[in-house]
Amino acid sequence: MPSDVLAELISDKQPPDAKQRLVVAAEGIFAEKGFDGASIREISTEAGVNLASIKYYFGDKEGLYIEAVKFAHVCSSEGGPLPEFPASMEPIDKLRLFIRGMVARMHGPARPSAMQLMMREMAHPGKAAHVVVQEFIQPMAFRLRAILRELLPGHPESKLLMIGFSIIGQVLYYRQNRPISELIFDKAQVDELGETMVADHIVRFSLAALGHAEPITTGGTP
Amino acid sequence: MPSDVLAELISDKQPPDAKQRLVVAAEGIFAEKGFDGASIREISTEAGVNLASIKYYFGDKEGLYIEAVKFAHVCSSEGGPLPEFPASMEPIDKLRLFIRGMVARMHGPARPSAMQLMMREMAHPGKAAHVVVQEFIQPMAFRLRAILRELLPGHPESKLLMIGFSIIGQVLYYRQNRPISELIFDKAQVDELGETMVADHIVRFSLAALGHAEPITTGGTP
DNA sequence: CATAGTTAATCAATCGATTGATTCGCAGTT
DNA sequence: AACTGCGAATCAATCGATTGATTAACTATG
Repeated sequence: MPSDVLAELISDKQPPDAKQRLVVAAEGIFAEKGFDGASIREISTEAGVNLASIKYYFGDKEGLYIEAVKFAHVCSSEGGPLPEFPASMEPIDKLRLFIRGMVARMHGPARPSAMQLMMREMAHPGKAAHVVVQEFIQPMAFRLRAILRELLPGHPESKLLMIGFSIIGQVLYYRQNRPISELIFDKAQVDELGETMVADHIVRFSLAALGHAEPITTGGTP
Repeated sequence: MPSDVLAELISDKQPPDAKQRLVVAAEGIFAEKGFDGASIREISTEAGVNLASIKYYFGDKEGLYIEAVKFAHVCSSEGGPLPEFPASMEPIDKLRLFIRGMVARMHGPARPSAMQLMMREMAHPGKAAHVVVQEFIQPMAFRLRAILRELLPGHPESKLLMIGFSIIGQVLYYRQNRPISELIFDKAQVDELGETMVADHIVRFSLAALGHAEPITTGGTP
């Protein structure tokens, strides 16, 4: 028996087990077409497994979807956990690093479809929304609020909330609305806004709004 | 004369012809479930017309969808066209009015599903995206850019672009991500942020960032 | 009559879900 | 070694339901 040759033939097929291949394929197709737009047949075909495997491993389509969202979350968190700031650091520097880190995390992940799927779930929260919120968004939001509380003592909670929304809103815009922006303006003009340029701008804009940096107005042609 | 026809369309009566009833029903159901999630059977049932009427009037499902998006655009523009500012007005006041107007337009329309459908099309641009962009988003964006150009002469276009995105990003956040925010924090805490409070905050935050208002830092408990 | 509009009925295709049979690897028994 | 039993995993095949699309017959108006 040419078991060695056979093993090689099999090995050049996808090595991971069928369950994992299903999750990977599902994450990509769900991200591209949404829950309703994707079919479990297309997913199982792309994964190279039988259709019935979806029921076997995940129960039904929704179970597979939830696992795909969870997988997208771990993929997007691959760049390491949120950095811990030393308590001695100035809150203004914490905020600066926080914004930079969030922008990097939004634009950085090796697997773009992962972030795309999470954004989809955020735009139209379904039965997997709590996973995204609890494990991805909520930690960021609470950390930002803590920084703002430290930076702006004595301010009411509602004001801190809105300031946080203003910062997150800026960061999310470039992830959620870039295709639309390219329709409005020149695609080249929008595409030349690199990740670092966007991050620097959001930091400057937000810090200036909070009175911890010079306003944007300065810096034009003298 | 949109206002009369519109009022009649939105009313729960059924006097208008089948074509308009179909558009109204489609706008609501497409906004709620998306293009793939909605079925033309459900739409025709809610409209109280026969299924075949969709083919008769719109050709196919996609034709009906495009008309529904156009209708949503008309509905959301119901509050009148963008106000024209006198050329003598200070650009800083133009910007203030612009932000207020945009927030009001986002949260104001009598028919929430109209804005919801347009947001859906913006999040995942399809074959009706150009309609939303061309007739709804683009005019706003160009007007904002003109104001910023006037307010910040000599600044490079890329910087004006990012400043505009920072402002629009804040405005859009409350429309796109409110349900998620309610999952992160207390629902009551988020809901108490009224339209005027949000508008005032965005104006203050943005003007402060541009150096035309006192930074947010001031105004805490003394 | 002719045209516009409406209707019920049905088309082929695809959907998610499910079945029963089959293969495979591995422990336990003889 | 040979056989056996068992559970995990995979397979082709098909289920009923629903999808978008279409037809032909019908009604009403001018």
